Amino acid sequence: MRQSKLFGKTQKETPSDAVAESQKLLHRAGYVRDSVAGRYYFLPLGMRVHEKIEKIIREEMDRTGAEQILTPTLHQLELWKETNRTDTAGFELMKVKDRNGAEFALGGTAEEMIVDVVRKFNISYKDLPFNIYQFSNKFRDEMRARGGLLRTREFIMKDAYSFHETEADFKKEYEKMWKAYETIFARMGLKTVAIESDNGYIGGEYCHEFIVESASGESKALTTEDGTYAAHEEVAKFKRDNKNLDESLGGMIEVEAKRENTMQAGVELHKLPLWQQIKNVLFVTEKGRFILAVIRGDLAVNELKLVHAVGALILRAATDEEIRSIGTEPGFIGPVGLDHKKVTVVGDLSLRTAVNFCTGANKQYCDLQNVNIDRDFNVDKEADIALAEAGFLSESGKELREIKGIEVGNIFQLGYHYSKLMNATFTGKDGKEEFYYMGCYGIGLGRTMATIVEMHNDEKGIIWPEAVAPFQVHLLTLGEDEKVMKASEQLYEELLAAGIEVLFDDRDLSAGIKLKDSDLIGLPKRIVVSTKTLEQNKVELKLRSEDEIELVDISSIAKKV
RNA sequence: CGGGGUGUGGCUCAGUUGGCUAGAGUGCUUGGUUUGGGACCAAGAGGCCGUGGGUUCGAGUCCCACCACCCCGACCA
Repeated sequence: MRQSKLFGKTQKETPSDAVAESQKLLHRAGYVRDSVAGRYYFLPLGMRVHEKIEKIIREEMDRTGAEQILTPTLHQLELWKETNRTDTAGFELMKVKDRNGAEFALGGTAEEMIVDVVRKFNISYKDLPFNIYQFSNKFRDEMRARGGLLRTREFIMKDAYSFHETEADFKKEYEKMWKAYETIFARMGLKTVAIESDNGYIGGEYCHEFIVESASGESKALTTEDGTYAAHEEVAKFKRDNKNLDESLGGMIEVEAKRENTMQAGVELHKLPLWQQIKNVLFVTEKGRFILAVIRGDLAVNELKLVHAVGALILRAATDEEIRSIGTEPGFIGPVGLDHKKVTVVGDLSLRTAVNFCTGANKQYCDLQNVNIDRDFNVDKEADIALAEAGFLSESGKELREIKGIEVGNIFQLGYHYSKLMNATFTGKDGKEEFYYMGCYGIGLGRTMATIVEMHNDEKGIIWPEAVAPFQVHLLTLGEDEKVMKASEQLYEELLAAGIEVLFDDRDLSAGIKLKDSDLIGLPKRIVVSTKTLEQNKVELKLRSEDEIELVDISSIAKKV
């Protein structure tokens, strides 16, 4: 490709509203341009990278035996009604109507479409398992797009869906996809960590996000130093340390407590450590049910774990009036003597790691001391509802550290969720109809591209790994000397003939501009043709990732790169 | 959706208490001088100042409404 004809230009100035490094560089170097919030144009350079990424994913997916298909962009809304996802999809569905008034959703994910096409066939257990995937535009009306390509409202995603006879068979596919993902990202120069994550309302044990550790990421995870445990903050488990279990139980007493409504006020007033207080937080479910989370004072409630523990869709904090309506007082809530008909009490496992707790007495300026579970109060459910934090110990006793990362892909267990809701069955060995056990596996291409740039750049520009670079070689000609021009043209043809992807900077511009642009665009190899070296029949070869320049005989350069 | 901010040639920005023909740099075009890390000189093209309304003799500037974009938060199968 001749750079003089390349559509899209580099730009010296950094766009003022760009935040992420990838956003600044991809814009300045002429890979993408923004349209409206969260929607991007991919220019020729950007498109070439996008295609390289797609090719790697396709190769590795095909290697696992998965097969590529394509579903329509518009999904008939009836399908989404079958799975009750018209309102609860988690992202706002965008809807359109055709000339007959038929309603469609712009696809944000394709479980319904895939199950629908599968159930059009008369499938037997002999046909199972299979995994079908596509690359297609996904529309997600995110509340807020951010970070350039890192979070957009419209993007191309590889989404794969596998169909199985049994859970055991699904597990094999899950492992296979896990390995394929590791290969895919490694080939692109990305080091990923697979973290356990939340499966939303579908539930199930198998669900992992593949994240690339980066400060600009939105996923927070906790992991052990050796990487044997890694989980999203939302689901991370940890070992609660025992405190004073050897102490004998004291008799429960009620004490006056003129204090503020905070945990810290309790610590100061009673001269007892934070962990010996009980924290009580009242929530309300979407159905108006009251849920009291009861937890050791030094821990925080993990709302998502609580949501799962009580089987709710969402929770919100209760108002002061609501707190009083269950017979207690803001700042002085306690688990002792509550009416369990009015409120469901959920206790964290940490309540068994200490004795003689101090907590509110459900009336103003009054606390209880020497409170103990089972003896003084009961909970309706005991569960892990605590938020894991850096410094805590993993269940295997290793210290947890917090990392931030960009989620580039995920693998999910869907189980029978969709096949049951959509009545999708196959014929089993005994001739009876059975539901499919399913999994799904996604990778966002634009986000992956941005992540590669986040990880591979310097102050001068992008440094593409070879596998995803738009071109392998950047050929620059310096000066207008006729001999140099001629030699460059010849070399360009020679490189093309050798099957090398080359971007030829044939523009009539100063050396400084060409060299700066070359660094910014970030192709792996740079060849410079100039009068300086041409006299000796040599050209310069430099790797973008290195500082050294090598002089190479012009006759052997095509073989060398 | 709550809070904050910004809209002026392609880009980055200036524009005074309201005042005359709206500026700079960069980029673009043309001519010339240059040619190893964003060169220099000269000439030129390019703007309903986000949109609509209002106040005023006069609005980029003041007022109202709306829209768009950005940041923080909420949200994110």
